[in-house]
Amino acid sequence: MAQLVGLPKSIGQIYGILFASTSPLNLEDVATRLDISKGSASQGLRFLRTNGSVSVVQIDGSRSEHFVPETSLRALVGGFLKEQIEPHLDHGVDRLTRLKELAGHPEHQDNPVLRARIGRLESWHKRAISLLPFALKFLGR
Amino acid sequence: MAQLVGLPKSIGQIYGILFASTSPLNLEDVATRLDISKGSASQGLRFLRTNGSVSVVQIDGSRSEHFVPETSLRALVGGFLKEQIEPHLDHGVDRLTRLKELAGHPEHQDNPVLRARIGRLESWHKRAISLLPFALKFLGR
DNA sequence: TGGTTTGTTCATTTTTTATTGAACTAAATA
DNA sequence: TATTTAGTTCAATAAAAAATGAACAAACCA
Repeated sequence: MAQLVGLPKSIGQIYGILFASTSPLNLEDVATRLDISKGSASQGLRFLRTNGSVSVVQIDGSRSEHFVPETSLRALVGGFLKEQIEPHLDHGVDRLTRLKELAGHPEHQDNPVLRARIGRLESWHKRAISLLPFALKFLGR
Repeated sequence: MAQLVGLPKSIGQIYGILFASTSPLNLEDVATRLDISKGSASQGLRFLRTNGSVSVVQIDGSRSEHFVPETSLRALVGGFLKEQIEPHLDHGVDRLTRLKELAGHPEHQDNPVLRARIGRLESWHKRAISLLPFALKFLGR
């Protein structure tokens, strides 16, 4: 699943080892079991934490942070949508505006193909914007 | 958009140059305008062609193949879903079956966490399977 | 037939990306 | 306060991925 959306393999492995573990693991557990460096584990876990794919839990009597995987689609896919898709959509508003200005200039002669293509971009953009909240809703609470 | 789903930059560039062109381009046009090798253009165009993101058109009086971008979401997203997602979902059936067998073996002691996690996998899988045709439908004809 | 155009293939090279590990900070413990 | 433990950072390195370009094939043409 991770590689599908262009994430490094180690990210998928870290999530996987947490998912397959019956108890929360700390950074060192993860590094040891996957045979990767602490640095790599630290970076990977931070990524997973900051997009809500794993959470930190407190284990009594232990000083280290322990991690558990989020298993709701909402947390997993929602985080991805919010972080990776939403910014693009927001930015897209300005870019479309600018594009329409450019296409309106005389040297482009109101070319019908360009006009249609920009219309396409707008249609994609609108659909994505309107679909996002619906998708989040569908993913459940 | 390409990089979002883990595709190489050049794939996005090729689609982009076709999208921004008012007339169909051939392989050499693409290579020249993007300043990439013919080999790279050939590979990129093949990829885009085989997943239905660009089509070939005949230009009268020219021997070379000319390309135009597909601009329907159906062609673009649908191709991605069919090629990248569907095979995973199909394969998932067998993997889930095998996983359940393994978890049932005595040495795993019917561990409730493992049981719940596998249940999660099944739930994701079912949702994805049932969502796919709906998504394709939504994308329009 | 031989030459030209168009496009492909794939071993090599280049570029990009991810991983490592040593140096570091901060907090807890003794 | 000194020492251990936990975790981070980031420059250097290793690994993976993509691009190149020369050699090739196939179709067309003269």
